[in-house]
Amino acid sequence: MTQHIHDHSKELSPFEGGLPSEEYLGSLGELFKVFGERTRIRILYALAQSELCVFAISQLLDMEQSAVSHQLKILKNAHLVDSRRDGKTNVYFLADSHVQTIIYQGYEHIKELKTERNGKNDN
Amino acid sequence: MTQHIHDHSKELSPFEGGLPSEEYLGSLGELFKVFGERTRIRILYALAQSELCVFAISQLLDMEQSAVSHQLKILKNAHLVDSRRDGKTNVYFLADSHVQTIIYQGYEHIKELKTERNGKNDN
DNA sequence: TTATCATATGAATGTAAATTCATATGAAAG
DNA sequence: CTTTCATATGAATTTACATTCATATGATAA
Repeated sequence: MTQHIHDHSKELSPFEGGLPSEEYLGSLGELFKVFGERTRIRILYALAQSELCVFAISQLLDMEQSAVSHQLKILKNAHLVDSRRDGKTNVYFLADSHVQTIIYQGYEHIKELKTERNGKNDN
Repeated sequence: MTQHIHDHSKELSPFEGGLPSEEYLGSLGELFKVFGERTRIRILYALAQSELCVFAISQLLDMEQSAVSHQLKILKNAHLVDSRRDGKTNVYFLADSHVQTIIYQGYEHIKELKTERNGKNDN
């Protein structure tokens, strides 16, 4: 077992009561987890363009209807999408504008990272 | 196999060339995936308060040093944190201000969702 | 240069979660 | 009511990925 002689008391002092907001960190992690999956983010991006029924989504993503339905359920539980009946089909759409905002923020982050990295070495 | 008589041509027409920006969606998904994990977001939150060495982080999160190192590597590859030598220790810190911005955006989203849901039924 | 401290890392393991498969459900048309 | 279409869902399977374990590496101190 590695021993640590180095004094960490000063480094750790701001956190003496443990990490703050564990519950908040949990919710935040859950939210980003929903975004952080290829299939789901493709669905969200598609729905950002236009509301779509399940079959249309599965065509668009070239995926099985079942897999899409499962992911739509996760998105719906996270209140990122909602749905309504339209005749025989269920039409899905983004639940609110936060989704676009967050996607846009992420996009800006990536763009800036790329810009900043121009001319730098990448380790 | 289910047949689909319903006409989807109008629904799908905005996407005739497939989903746009597949590469961009990939980067975006990668970014959110890094955020969407409990250990990593706790590390980011800790580093948002103060730069820390690996041992301090593992103490703070009550996790093995090895597990923390593995996650730090992922965070570093995503350019969310960076590190420098300080004597015997490696000190980690947030790579730039985007990290705080994104965490803050996520927090706002969660807060508003909770507010909006007050008095509504949750399915 | 040898020993020790702090961290990193490859491989094995464990765990969570996405996809598939088979089938259930529910609305609508006949 | 029966059939068909569109979607949903439970269970099995597969895949991805976090953690652990054992050990390597690299810097510093003696």
